[in-house]
Order: sequence, then structure tokens, then C-alpha cells
Amino acid sequence: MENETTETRGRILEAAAVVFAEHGYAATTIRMICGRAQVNLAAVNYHFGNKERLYREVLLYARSCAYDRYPPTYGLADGAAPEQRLHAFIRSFLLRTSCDERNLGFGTLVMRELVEPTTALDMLIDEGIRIMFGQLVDIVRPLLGEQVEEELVLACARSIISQCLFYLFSRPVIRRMAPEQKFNHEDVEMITGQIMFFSMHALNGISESRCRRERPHA
Amino acid sequence: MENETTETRGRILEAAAVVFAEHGYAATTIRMICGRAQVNLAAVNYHFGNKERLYREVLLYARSCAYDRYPPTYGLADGAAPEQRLHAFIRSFLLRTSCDERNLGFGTLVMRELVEPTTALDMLIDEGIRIMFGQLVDIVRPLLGEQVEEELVLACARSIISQCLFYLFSRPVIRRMAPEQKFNHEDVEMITGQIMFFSMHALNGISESRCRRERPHA
DNA sequence: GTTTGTATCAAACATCTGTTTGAATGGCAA
DNA sequence: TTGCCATTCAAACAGATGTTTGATACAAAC
Repeated sequence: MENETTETRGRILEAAAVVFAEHGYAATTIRMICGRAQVNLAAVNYHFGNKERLYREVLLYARSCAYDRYPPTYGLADGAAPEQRLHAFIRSFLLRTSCDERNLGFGTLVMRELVEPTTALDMLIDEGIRIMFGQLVDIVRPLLGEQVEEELVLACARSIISQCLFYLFSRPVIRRMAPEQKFNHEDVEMITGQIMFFSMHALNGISESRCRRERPHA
Repeated sequence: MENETTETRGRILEAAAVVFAEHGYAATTIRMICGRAQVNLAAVNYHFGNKERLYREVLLYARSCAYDRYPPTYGLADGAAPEQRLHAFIRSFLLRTSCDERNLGFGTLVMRELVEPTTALDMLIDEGIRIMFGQLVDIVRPLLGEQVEEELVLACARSIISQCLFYLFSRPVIRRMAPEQKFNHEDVEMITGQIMFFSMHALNGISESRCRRERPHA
């Protein structure tokens, strides 16, 4: 055909991302996807083999879309200070997993995969989550001062990433308890600020208390 | 029959909680539940009407079991200090949502409901989540010092509850990245300690920085 | 004993599911 | 043209799903 990947294949991929994100793997039917993509029912099995393989390709496709738009260094200058690097990490994470249509529901797809793991979760962990968390750990380490145990760095990194995940997982609740929250770019800036505010106070406090322990009554 | 609620009904309720927690609403079949409960296929529709009404009753049943075992004041003496109250809140939250079989998968059920809301989510929010969060806010407020804006209290409460939710949502990932973590009672104590460590440093830092702003150069 | 109402059961129901099939289409090289 | 190949399509497939049905069992009430 015209392209190496046919147009039909692309339409299925985009439609499937939206439908899988909205309903989850089990509740999504191939008929929903084909209806939205306006292609024949058999097209999914022709182009992707079966539903599960389509789902795996959707995960990879949505992830590459979201990461292309919002890489972990989004809006960050070279040689920035650790605090700025943390700010950029949190902000790009929130943007990448936000409901922005052009992310193709990446955040929601991963969220669902975490809650109801399929065989695709290992793929996501090995090729994405592990790297992402490692980057955060490298940002947090210098913020905790010198000679800090790695276990403490990991615990702090978990505390920080958990605050980012909160606004991913609790979106349905927040939407009902605080409908004014819209999760647009403006809200992301504010949420980034709140997470930074809380976390930097924690990191600075931990760092200081450890200095005092090293050199008491100084 | 012998009891006001028949034995069959109870068996279905317990079996359904486990199966719904394990597979989610859509992927759970009535045949799975009845097979596990060793009752006839028609028993679900006889005792509960249909699958959705059974699911709602399961949510309420699992919640009451989990809250009976681990109330928000679990292990807390009267008149305890705010910091101890926060410790008890975090610990009971983690225990209540842990994988302990006698919680009937309450944590997992709520987690799934958050990710894929049904009409039952409103019920959970109005009768549970809102109250739980309000209790946390009341614990956090005195820890931030006097005359602090309510919006800041809410943001800090969100930062704290998000760390607790992390160990609920990310369990599948943690299980694969750090298999030594078992989420038993011992691990809960350790995780509680880590969340307290990070959060108290944050709260103290925020509280102090605001005092300094009130009385500069004091 | 007869009736009544609750509870259980095997079987069937209509519908929806993912997948397959075989024919039709259309572009392209020989 | 002819043959070839990738692609699309309507139709059908077998199996699973939630739900219903009508028969049966059984204890209590009359």
C-alpha cells in the first residue's frame, strides 16, 4: 500500500488506545475498536493477530507518543541544579500521564496495567518504569547530602513518585470531590509546585538532621 | 432458613470478594464465584438479583470487615499527641488495605473501583473516602502550627495519603522489582516508619519556615 | 394431609465474545 | 490480458456470558 504501515493499521492503533484507556482490557471489545476506527471487524486480527497482541502494541505506541511529547528533561536547561532537575522530572511526569488526548491515554493505560497486570507489565517495567525510577533516584541522591545510605535515597524517591502517581490514580475521586480541578497545564504547574514544596522541605530537613548528627553541636 | 441471612448468601459474598479482587468486575464471571462458593449458578441471581448488585454488596461487606479489624485509631491511646495520631492513621490505613485475607481484598477492590469507576464509586466516596480524608486533615492541621491556610493543610494531607496509596497501587510492580518485600505486618511497620520519617520532616520544615516568616530574624 | 413459601438445582435461553473463513477488490508486474 | 499479492469485507463460527425457567426438596402453617 501507500505507506509501509497501512492507514488502517494506524487508525486501529489510535482508536484502540482510547478505548482500552477508557474501558480497560477485559471490558473492551474488538467491535468497539473497529467501530471507532471505522474499519472492518476482521482488520484487527489481520493486522495484529489477536486482541492481546494489539493491546501490547497499543501500550508501546502510546508510551512512545507520550515520551516524545514530554521527555523527562522537558523544559530543562543543561547543567541545571538538582532542585530544578527534580522540578522538571515531576512536571514532565505529570504532563506525560495527564489526560491530554495526544498522549493517547498513556497514563491511564499504565495505571490499569498496574492494577490488573497482564503479561505486558513485565515489558513496561523492564523497558520503562525501572529506568524512570532510576533517573529520579539519581536526582534525589545529591539533594540528600553526602554519604547517605542508598536505602534512604530509595525511600525518599518512592515518597516523591507516590505523590505524582496520586494525581494519576485518584483522578476519578478528585474529579468528584473537587470538580474545579481540571488537570490542564495550569493545574499541572500548581500540583508540581505543591509536590515540590512538600518534598523539598522533607529532603532539606532530612539532609540537615543528618549533618547535625555527623557534627553534633556545631 | 436457619439464619436471617442464609449460609449460601454468606458463602457467595465471601467468594465474590476474593474473585472480584483478583480479576476485577468485568473479568469475573458468576460461574467463577459460584464455583468457588460451591453453590448453584442461579443462587447469585436469586439472592442478589444480578451481578452488579452483588458487586455493590461485596464492596460494603469487605469494607466493614476491613474497618472492623483495623479502625483508624488502631492501637492508639486516648489523648495521644498529633504525631502519634498520624502514625496510627498511616499504620491502620496500610493494614486495612493490605493483602491480609481477612480483609477480603478490600484494598484491591477499592483500588480497582478508583481506576475503573462504576456507579459504586460515589457510594464509596460519600460514605468512606471523604470521612477518612477528613480525619487525616484534622490530624495534619495541628502539626503545621497555628493559623495555617486550609489549602496548605489539604495539600499536605494529599501528599501523605498518596504515600500510603503508593504501596497499594504499586504492589504488582514492587513485587516484581523487589520480591523480598512481602507486605506482611512487619513490612507495614517499616513502611509506616518511612512515610512518617519523610512526612514529619516535611511538616516540621513547613511549620518552621512559616514561624520564621511570622517572626523574622528571631 | 394439604397448602404455602423459601431455597436449591439442572437445563436452557438469548446475547455477546474473539476469531476464522472465503469471496471480493484493486494495484502492480509480467 | 493474466497472474499475483496484499487488503478489505460480510458472514459465520464455537464458546462463554448473565440471566431465566420450571421442577424439586423441604420445613412450617393451617
